Amino acid sequence: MKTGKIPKATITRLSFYYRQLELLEFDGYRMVSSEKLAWLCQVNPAQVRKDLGYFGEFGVRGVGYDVIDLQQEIKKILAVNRNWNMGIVGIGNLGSALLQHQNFPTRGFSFVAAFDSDENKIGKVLSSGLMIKDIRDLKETVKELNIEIGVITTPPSVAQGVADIFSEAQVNALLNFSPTQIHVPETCLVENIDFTIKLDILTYKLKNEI
Amino acid sequence: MKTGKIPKATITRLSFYYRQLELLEFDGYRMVSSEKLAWLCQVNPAQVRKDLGYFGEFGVRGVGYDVIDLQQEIKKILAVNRNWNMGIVGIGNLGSALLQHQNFPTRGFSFVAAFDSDENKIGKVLSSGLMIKDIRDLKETVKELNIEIGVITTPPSVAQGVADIFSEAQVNALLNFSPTQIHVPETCLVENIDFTIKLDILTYKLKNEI
DNA sequence: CATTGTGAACTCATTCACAGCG
DNA sequence: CGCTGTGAATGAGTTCACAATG
Repeated sequence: MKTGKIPKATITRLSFYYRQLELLEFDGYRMVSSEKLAWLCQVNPAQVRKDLGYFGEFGVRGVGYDVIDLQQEIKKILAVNRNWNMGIVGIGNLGSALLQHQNFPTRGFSFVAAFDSDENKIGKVLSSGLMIKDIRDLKETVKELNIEIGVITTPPSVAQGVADIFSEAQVNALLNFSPTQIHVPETCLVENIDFTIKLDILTYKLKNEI
Repeated sequence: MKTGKIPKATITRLSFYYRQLELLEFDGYRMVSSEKLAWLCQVNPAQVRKDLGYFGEFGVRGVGYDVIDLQQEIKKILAVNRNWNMGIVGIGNLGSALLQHQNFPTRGFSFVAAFDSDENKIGKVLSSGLMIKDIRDLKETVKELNIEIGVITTPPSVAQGVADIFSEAQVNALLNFSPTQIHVPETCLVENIDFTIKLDILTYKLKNEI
């Protein structure tokens, strides 16, 4: 395993590989070649081998990769071989939808706290059993429940403020759904999920590529 | 304007530039330099100029860019200087949340139809006033209402099927929220919004960069 | 002998540096 | 004079091609 710089795109692809491996296991496959895995993920076979090569030698020459073993290896690389506690701020339509999303718990991502600043929402109990807390209790709750990932589903105007609160509470990984750039200290990681940017890309391509 | 190949990332950045220009206009700015715009978007100033340079000469040397004019130019480039009709399939928590999302209509993206296959949902009227239609009526509705963008918020197991239906109905731009790779003909564009992949990236970085 | 693992070649994207111009 | 526009230089990421090997 060499520790050269690893492209960001490699991490994204590992996540794809993992999903296809789950499906392959479900379909009864024991082994898979880089060619087959690449085809399923719509990438180049050499890309698959290179991506995996950054982290170790997981294959058997002349045979391929063990479907189950490789899943475990990728889980270790992505650090998803354990549970992660998440806190979410902004319990509107989107926030509520995420709290009920089936995909997170099955992958080891658990919402353990929900926050809002709206007096009418605070104290309400969600269908998941979680009670909406006051945003002012965030710092305390983070410590108490060991929250490591913060999810922001507020209106854009308050997203930066929420990010600051998370950051101050030592939550160093944020998933930001609000359509605004948030600025955080070096030590804090942010991933943005931005619906309208994706729509802009679609309309651009519709206009130009067709 | 040269028509060389334009990086995908350039389109994403144009969308960012546009947002910052809106804010600059709101704050009363008439002109902006590539340096300032770059700083706001956290990119290199030369990047801003090169990105814009793919599409024309929008600036004034020695001065900068007109905040309002540049907005219009970018809207033209991204083809968001008009309305786009969208249809959504899968009216669960996420689908409902998107239908009520404020950000889409203000940017010219309108949901004009909502579909599901669940008998209990079909016929219900949403708070937006839209009635949930039977997925079997999709093709007809697409024609009738001129739907150009399809949004998929179904469980992964049926996402491919929905994509096929859209594709068959000549909807050639899809926004896919289900965590699965969908395969479509060459003529059809797909953008994926995948929450768990973003979480995987966060956990990877948390483990490795801290 | 089929397939991995990987240096080298290549392609694509970003940044530099400065000429061009209002 | 200051900032844009852009060719040239650099850097990053992908693909090729083949040696290594179970």
